[in-house]
Amino acid sequence: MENNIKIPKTRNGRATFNLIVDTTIDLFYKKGYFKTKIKDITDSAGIAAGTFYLYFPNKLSLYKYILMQFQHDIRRTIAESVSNVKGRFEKEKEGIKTFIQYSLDNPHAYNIIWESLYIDKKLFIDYYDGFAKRYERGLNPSIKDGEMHDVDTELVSYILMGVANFIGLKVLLDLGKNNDDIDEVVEQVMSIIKTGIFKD
Amino acid sequence: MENNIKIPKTRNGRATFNLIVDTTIDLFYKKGYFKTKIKDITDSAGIAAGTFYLYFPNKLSLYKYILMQFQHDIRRTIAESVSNVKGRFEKEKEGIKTFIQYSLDNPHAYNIIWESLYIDKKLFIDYYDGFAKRYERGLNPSIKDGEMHDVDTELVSYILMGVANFIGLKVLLDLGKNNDDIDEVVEQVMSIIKTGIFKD
DNA sequence: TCATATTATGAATTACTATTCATGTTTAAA
DNA sequence: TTTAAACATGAATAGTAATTCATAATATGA
Repeated sequence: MENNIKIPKTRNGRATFNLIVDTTIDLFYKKGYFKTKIKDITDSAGIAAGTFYLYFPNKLSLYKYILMQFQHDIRRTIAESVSNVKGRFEKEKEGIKTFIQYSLDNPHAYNIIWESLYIDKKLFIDYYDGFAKRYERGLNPSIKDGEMHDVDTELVSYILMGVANFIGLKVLLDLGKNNDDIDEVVEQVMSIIKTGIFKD
Repeated sequence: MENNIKIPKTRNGRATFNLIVDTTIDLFYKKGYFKTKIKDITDSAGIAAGTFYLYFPNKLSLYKYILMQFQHDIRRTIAESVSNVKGRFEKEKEGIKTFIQYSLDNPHAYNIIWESLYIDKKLFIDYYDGFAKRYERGLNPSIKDGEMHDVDTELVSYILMGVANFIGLKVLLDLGKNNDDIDEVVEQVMSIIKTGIFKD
């Protein structure tokens, strides 16, 4: 299938391109990938149906583009936050916290990324497997140093993703309610990850 | 939209009904809800296209039926396993373990249930909110008794679902690899939930 | 064995959506 | 101010899939 995006060459073109992307993110979030029709996108963006095909050969290529944007964005966000912290282990904790915080701040992203499982399993696997491996690399030294329990790092990687997942879930369900105590939620989650649920 | 399922009245009718359901579960799991066409279902089941509409008015009603089946199944499974255990707190742990084990044993269910988020958000919310509340009821007394850290039980509920979620994810990605050490995985996960990841 | 309800068929119809393309407008550089 | 490239339009076309329905087979039980 055709997959190539046409990068616009003028200021106007770029504006239309970005309008399509932003509008689509909103629709994918609200209605999901499959229920979002090209017509919905062009109508919401206020452009003609044909204009869509000036930049994207089909819906899937646009989805992939959006997925990559999120991937870059979240990695950049984590890298930035971590760069301000001293100490390898502290960096690791900060990374986890930022990851969770990101899920909290960007339910759009969380929701759209997760749907890749139903759009193209390969996209999903690439996305999350990459993430898991990245965490594993960071966690292993912390165990060697005795800063962490001797847990299976692959499992922990997936647990962290599960936790971010649940956060996205919770934010989703809480939409409309009071969401002012975000820092508090992140703190609680970190504390649970740290010390566990049960006393021994 | 029409929503009523026609319950078959004869042995043959029931067989066809069940064939449709089982075939569909398999297809929803492999291809997802939206990519599964009615024609795919009837072809896979080896029945005529019209036969589908003898029992289900549309795909969504069938999906809802399947979702309910899973819901009942998992609740029954947990209730059963818990009934063999003495002590309220031990029961609670057994419930969590069974829940996780269930996700591990039934990636079909996990995958199909989760897709409800993209099919009809209301279905998703009802499903998981119900689960969260159920956990909360069980967890609160354990905190009062000092058997658990004083954590936000709503948060813990969602974490548990996130963890079950990640387990489903991991099983999904590992499909084809060696999955003999299932008990081992459940044990590890329980240990992490119990004592946390970091040492203090 | 007859009459009726139930189940099954699959071609035809209907509904919907993606995609194309002939035509027109805008932009920017020469 | 010309003109070629870029951008935009939306009606027309093409393709896919859901759903109906006239017809037929099968099962039940009186």
